[in-house]
This record gives sequence, C-alpha cells and structure tokens, in this order.
Amino acid sequence: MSSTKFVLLSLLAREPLSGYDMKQQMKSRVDFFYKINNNQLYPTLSKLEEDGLVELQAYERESYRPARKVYKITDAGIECLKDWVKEPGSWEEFLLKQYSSWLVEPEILISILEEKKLEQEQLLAEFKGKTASFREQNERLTSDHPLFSSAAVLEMGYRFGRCRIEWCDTMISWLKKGEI
Amino acid sequence: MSSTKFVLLSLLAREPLSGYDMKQQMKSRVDFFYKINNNQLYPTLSKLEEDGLVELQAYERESYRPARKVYKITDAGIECLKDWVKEPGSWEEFLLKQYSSWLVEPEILISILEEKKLEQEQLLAEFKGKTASFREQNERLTSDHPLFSSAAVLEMGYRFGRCRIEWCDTMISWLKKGEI
DNA sequence: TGTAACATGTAACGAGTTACATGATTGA
DNA sequence: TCAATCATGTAACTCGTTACATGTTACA
Repeated sequence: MSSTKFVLLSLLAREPLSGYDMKQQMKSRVDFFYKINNNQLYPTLSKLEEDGLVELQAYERESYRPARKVYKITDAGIECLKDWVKEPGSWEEFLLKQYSSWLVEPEILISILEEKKLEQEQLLAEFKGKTASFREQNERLTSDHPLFSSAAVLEMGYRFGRCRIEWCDTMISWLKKGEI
Repeated sequence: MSSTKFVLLSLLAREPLSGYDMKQQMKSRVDFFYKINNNQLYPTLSKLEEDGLVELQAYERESYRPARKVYKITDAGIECLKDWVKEPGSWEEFLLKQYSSWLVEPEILISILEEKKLEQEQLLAEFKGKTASFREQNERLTSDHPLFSSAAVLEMGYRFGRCRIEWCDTMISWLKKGEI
C-alpha cells in the first residue's frame, strides 16, 4: 500500500540502477522529492524481485566491497507502475505519480489532470467561503488574535489551491501540444 | 519530537476542549490541516497532563456515556507552544506553527518569515538552473519522454516555491500593518 | 591520520493507521 | 430496527527514522 515500492519502480523505469544509485539520485535530483533509508530500500528491492517486478541485471563484485547489484525493471513492473499512475490518490501521491506520467497515454493523463483540477476548484470554493465569513464576523483582526493566524493559514491554502490549478492547466496545454 | 503534542496545544491555546472536540475540529476546520486518530490523541493528552502543559478543567459525566474530559492549556503549555513556533523546521511544520503565530511577537515573526523567504529563494534558484539545463540539452521533449515528466514535476516545484515566497511577502505586509 | 566514498544490509525504536470495544440516545 | 452520534480508550500492525555493522580505497 505504501508508495515506496512504486518510487523504486519509477526510478528503474528510466534506467537500470543499484540500490545505492537510487539513494544517490534521491539526494541530488531536484526534480524528484523523496527520501528513503537503507532499512526500507533493500528489503523493498528484494520484495520487488520476489514479485517479478524487477530482476537482477548485473552483479558486479570487487573483492574489497559488497557486490554491486544492478536491477532492471521487468515488463510486469512497467505494467504495475502504469496502473499505479492511473490510480486516484492524494495530491502528494499524485505528484509522485507525475514523475512516471511519460508511461501513460496523453488522453488518459489529460482526463486525470482535469479531474484533479476540478477537485482543487471545489476546495478553493470552500476556502473562499471560509475567508468571507471571517471578514464578515471580524472587521479588524489584530496580529495577536487567533483568527489572524487562521486567516494566514487559510490564505496559504487558497494560494496553494490556485497554484495547483494553474499547474494543471499548464500540463494540459503541454500534453495537447504533445511536446515542450 | 513529533508535532502531535504541539498540534493539541495549538488547539487548546484557543479554547478549552475535550479530545473528542479536537477530533471534530480537525475534521471540519478548513483552516487547519491535520489528521489524528484516537490511538495518538488520548495517550498524548495524558502525557501532556503529566508534563503539566495542560490540565483538566471539567469532568462532565453522564451515566450512560464515558465522562467528557475538558482540558485547558496551562501557562507552561503556552510557553512550550511559543518556543516551538519560533523553532526552525520544514515547510510543512512551519505552516502548522503559523496557526499559533498569534502568540508570538510580530517582530520575531517577521524575521522568521524573512528567513523562510530566503530559504525558498535559494531553492528556486536551484530549480531555475535545473530547468535551464533541461532546455539546453533537449530542444524538444515529447510527452512519452522521461524528461517530459521531470520537467512537469520541476515546474510544480518552481511554482510552489514562488507561491510560498509571495505568501511570505503578504504575511510580512499584514504584520507591518498590525492587522487585516 | 582521519574521514569520505563505495555498497550492502540489520536492529531497535518511534510514529501513524485501521480496527475494535463499550453503551445509551436520537432520528430515519 | 438500523445506523449515527457521543466519548473514551486499547490492540495489532505497518511505515519510517536513526543508528549501527562490514571493510577497502582514495584523498586531504
């Protein structure tokens, strides 16, 4: 149920890698936001291999250090990853899935994005209502008033929502063009 | 170390509540983003009471249902919460802290916000560099190319960063005015 | 001489999730 | 009659974090 195994599949879908490589990528890559630790990494990799979603491509051993095990994603792995990308989920998970969106047909992606957009628009409407009721009930909120902080957090929620909607629009336009 | 206890203190800083009340608020409030389950709620409340950060204000018992325990934050609790709000942390934690920003002196808040803003600006510069190097290396990215997805995720990171910076600016202007 | 990089892995712990248990009352 | 609401709490489990263990080579 956790995203960890899909994160590993997401990386392996692009190129064969060892566990160590994956950790390095997660450290350095600015375009991929995820942190993993050894305790999750290696057992999860073993489980993926058991399930036939990845396979050992190379086993580079040098005498003085542990063998470097390079894994490769299988066809079943690609299918599994594709299915996951199409599944609904929270915004955070959705963003993670976008990293593997290149595997999915553009038409399907567009419909997913349009649904996400709708979801955010509904949330935005709720925020708007809340903010309005704040302003009505309290004409002036000084910075030591609890509702000042509530308004601040609400403002952030509102801005984030708008930001997400705009991003969805940009993505849809990119996909309709077919390239960037 | 976890935020859970501070979340409970954040709610109690505004008004005395029972554990059940807190859960209800987290469900319904649009201005507060946090989910808690009974297994964390009740033991954490007990621990807060042990530590003298909250105290029992009322113990409303009706024969046919469990006693309703209404808690009240103590002076020590307020101090503890205030200290937490001033501490540095991740953006997510920072947002949580903003819900109790009304407890903190505006000058201190402004300096915290300015630091957060700087942090985001540095991140944004990194994103900008990455995006530029993408564009240079690949003139055209079709939607089935892995780097198309990388660019999509990067674009989101960039937009979020800008959104955060703009929000910081808005907050600073609110605080300098002293009210909204 | 010490520490960072390489490369795998385990152990112990803390945090979080789902599900369950109680039990009268209110409303569909 | 069935489910939901009120209100507390426990049990079992998964997930994630920090720290440790191995052992050579390269570099400051």
